[in-house]
Amino acid sequence: MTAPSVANTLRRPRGPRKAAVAPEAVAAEAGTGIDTSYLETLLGYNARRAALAVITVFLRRMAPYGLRPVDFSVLTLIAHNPGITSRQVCAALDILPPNLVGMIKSLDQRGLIERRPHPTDRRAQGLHLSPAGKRLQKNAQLTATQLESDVGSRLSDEELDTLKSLLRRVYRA
Amino acid sequence: MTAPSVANTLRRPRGPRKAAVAPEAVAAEAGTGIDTSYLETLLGYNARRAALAVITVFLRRMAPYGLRPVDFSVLTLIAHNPGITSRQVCAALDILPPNLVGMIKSLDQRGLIERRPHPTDRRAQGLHLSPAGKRLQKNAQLTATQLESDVGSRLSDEELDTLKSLLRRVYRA
DNA sequence: TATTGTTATACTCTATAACTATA
DNA sequence: TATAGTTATAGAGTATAACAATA
Repeated sequence: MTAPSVANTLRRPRGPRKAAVAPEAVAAEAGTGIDTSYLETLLGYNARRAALAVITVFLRRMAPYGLRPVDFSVLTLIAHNPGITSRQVCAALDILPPNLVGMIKSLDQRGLIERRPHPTDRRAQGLHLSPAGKRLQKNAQLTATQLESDVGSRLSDEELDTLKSLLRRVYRA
Repeated sequence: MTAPSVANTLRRPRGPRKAAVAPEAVAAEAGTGIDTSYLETLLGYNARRAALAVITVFLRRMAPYGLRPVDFSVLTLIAHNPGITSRQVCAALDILPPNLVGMIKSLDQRGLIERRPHPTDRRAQGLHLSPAGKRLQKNAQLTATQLESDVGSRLSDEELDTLKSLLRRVYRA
């Protein structure tokens, strides 16, 4: 009874892949003998593969902080928007409120965030980073920024900017 | 006891987003008052957003065919590699064998594919499209190809090629 | 009447172990 | 001993409904 999820249609690539081809090219795959060339002409396929490649590195690098990508996003959003409410976090990160509850609770129990009464709305809570949370988020953000140059190691800074710019033009409504 | 999944860290965007910024730019978000500018400087964030934007359109366009992205990928792989085995499909699409079983069974029950004895290995099965499967896959592939120009409507053909080329350089090992 | 945070819950996707039959 | 396909099942992620407190 539920609309098909989009999220889980993106999975981590594991197998080897073959060389780049022009969009209309039809070529046989070398390593495994399986022809995947058509899929490689699709923007969605390439964007998904690239996103998962970056996220795989992200996962590994963030493991020492005990942060999943979504945790890093929540912490970063709170860091840059002190006093933000759960509802606003949900809207910004496209998380459903029931699914954020556990994450907030976990971050709270780890002593990384504090929930304070909202100044004007007694239903809501203002989210803030604790001193420990600030330190962790700062280091994690440094790691995330550093990750940029590592992931796009074959890309120049200019190419990386071009790539991100083109990507934004794809997803911007 | 399981390595953290990567797939579900990618979710469908729902809320509005703000204007593009240079990688180091720090700007306040306009619409909701929430600053998400830092996240927008990350390649992973932009790639994820773009991938999900494309997949969202993909889902809608493929709904008439009753195909999820993974179903389309499986059908397309079989179309371009008649006689491919389940194991090879798993390797090419990064699907775990137990999770492919249900998909293959479903496509078989829908009369879209046929499982024939493998010519040299009696453990394996060769996967083939039925006539109905060929028709469906052909139409679905046309839709997928058409989707390219629609999604990248603001991008020229050259920009689209550049984008896909840069993406491949990111995820290629 | 609408919204915030929350609980409960169901569905989907992803992952591991283990079995069978063949190689 | 290893591999192809399969079953069963556990875990993570994602979704909806509904509630109390407050706007």
